Amino acid sequence: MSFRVSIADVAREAGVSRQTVSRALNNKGEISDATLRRVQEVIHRLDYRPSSIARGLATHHTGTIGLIVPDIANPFFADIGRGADDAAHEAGYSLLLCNAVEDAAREVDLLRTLEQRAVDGVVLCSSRLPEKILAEQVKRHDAVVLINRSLDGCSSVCVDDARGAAVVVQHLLGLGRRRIGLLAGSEVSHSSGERVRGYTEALIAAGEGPDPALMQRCDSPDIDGGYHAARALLSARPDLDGLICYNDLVATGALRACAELGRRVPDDVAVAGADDILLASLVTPALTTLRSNRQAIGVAALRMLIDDLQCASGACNTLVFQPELVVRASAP
Amino acid sequence: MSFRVSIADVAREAGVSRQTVSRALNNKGEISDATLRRVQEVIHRLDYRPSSIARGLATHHTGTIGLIVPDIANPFFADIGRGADDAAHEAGYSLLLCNAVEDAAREVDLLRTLEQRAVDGVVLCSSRLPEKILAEQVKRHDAVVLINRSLDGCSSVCVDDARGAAVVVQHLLGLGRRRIGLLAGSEVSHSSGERVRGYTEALIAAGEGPDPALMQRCDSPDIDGGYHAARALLSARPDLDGLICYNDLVATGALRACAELGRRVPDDVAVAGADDILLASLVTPALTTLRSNRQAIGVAALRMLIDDLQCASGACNTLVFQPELVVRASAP
DNA sequence: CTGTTAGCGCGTTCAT
DNA sequence: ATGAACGCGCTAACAG
Repeated sequence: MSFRVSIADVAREAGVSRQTVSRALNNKGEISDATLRRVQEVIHRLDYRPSSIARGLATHHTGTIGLIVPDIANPFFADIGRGADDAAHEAGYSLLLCNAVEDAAREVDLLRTLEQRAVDGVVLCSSRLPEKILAEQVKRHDAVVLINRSLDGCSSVCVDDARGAAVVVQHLLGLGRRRIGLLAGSEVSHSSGERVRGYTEALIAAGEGPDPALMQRCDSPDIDGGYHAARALLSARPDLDGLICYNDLVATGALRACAELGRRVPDDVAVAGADDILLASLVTPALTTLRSNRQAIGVAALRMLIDDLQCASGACNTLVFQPELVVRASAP
Repeated sequence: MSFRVSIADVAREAGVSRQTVSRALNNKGEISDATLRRVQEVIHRLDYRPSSIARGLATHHTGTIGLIVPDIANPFFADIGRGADDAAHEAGYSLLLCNAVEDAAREVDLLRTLEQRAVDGVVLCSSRLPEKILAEQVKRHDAVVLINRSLDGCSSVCVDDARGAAVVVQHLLGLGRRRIGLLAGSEVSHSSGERVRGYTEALIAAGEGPDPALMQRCDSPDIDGGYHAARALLSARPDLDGLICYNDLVATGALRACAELGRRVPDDVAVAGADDILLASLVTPALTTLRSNRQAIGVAALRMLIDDLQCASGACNTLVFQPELVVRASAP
């Protein structure tokens, strides 16, 4: 790599002081039009670009934002990452990507690393951390936005999973289903907990006391996990006529279990998924599911973070996205 | 945020000079065991972490690597990103994620931004840049590893797309198919070009002169693009008995087109995809496809970059991954 | 409006 | 084995 051109080179070439170059760089006014143009010409000619690290050391702002997700290979988080990157780029920030690999210790480690790297702020996605530790780590950063988790004194962007589950329950009730089962996700998953709550409350509100035996937890939130959980639940409860699944992969596994057990979908059992991944419209029967605009969530989180950064009011906002029911053949 | 503890605080607390703390930090020897332990104790007690930016300014190393992908929301690149992040974390590096959004100008801009941020190296995935511009930008960085593209004097990790396509052709020939069509991807896509080459050469090698009329380009590399391209090709060439698709989404679209046109798969037309995405095994019939371990590609690229960084020999390596044929019902 | 003087927090000479 | 002085490239606070 060739030698970098520094602010001193520009200053010398333009016959001004380094400070004047700095002013031209940052449009702080306090500079005459003539010199401004002259300096800009030299900057352009020398193809000078200020060093972000030097600037960072001087200003304590790095123009960098940390994004922690459980797993970027999971389409759910990849979409959020895409939205966040778009919004960051638009605002002149760069994104430091971190996979927490579903591990709490790793997550703390990443938070510390980001602190060490002096990121301006952090977007933390679906944190698995206990409240106390989370609060402690959040305090170490200038600004944090949580996605799908809430915390006192911290901004957050959430999907209304409880409401989403309730909407699905109501849809199935509207189809005349009365024995509605739930295939839940991990116990430590915030969204799974919320969906369980929405499901339960919606059943109570409808006068259908929820039956704990109608709920089954998946070992893993994927096709296999859904298949096994559905088999277990369908065998234990042959009277089941509706099944709400933690996500579309789980629902796909449930479809397979139904087929094997000779339960027709949707005639015998109406099945619903969540997330509306690509797969949802391609399996047979196509899945009724909940759609949330994940890219928009990423964009919103990043914009909110930048707002927090600029206001520095310490105020915290909460934005809630409502998932949208997508009706397909599995629960028409 | 509380005030950061700096190296000076540690030095004062430990009753030594800042330099001694620095030595303790970097294990450069030249320090007695006693003071080393004492300083380490203070570091631990004060929970001191050296500032990456200050260190970066002094050393010109940031411990940061830039990763440019066309689109992180595309599972293909998300998997590579996941692998790269794992390998980076393991080696103590952080990843600066950038989406080029399939735009050459944006890609150049990102390369410049990464330079400004003084990343130690760059992994550039499926660059769309013309050779000359690419070479120019690559020179500005200390180390660059290209994925799915090659360039003189630059390390690269590639999937052998030509060979992969050839393997599929041979498989279909082995099934007795003689009129084998190709649904190609974008003209500017390196991998699509390679697959066209492999397809053509394999047919020539088998004595089946390739027929240009058997090749159809997709407007977009997704289900819709595949559907329309397949409809056009199947209508124009009713004698087609094999169809090789740019990727699994295209193949899925082709399956739909076959169904609509009353062509049975695989009896009338054997269909093959590429990438082995989750969907491939779930559509009906399940897709014969090519699998490449994308996460491994990401890991390999990052390790290669770090090697280049440490050797600084200027030597460049090339690693080629062979895709693996996965045989399913669409071309058994 | 412009230039001068000081740091930002660390590593790297050199002395000691 | 330890410490003092300097510089990385830039911005902030002051002077003129």
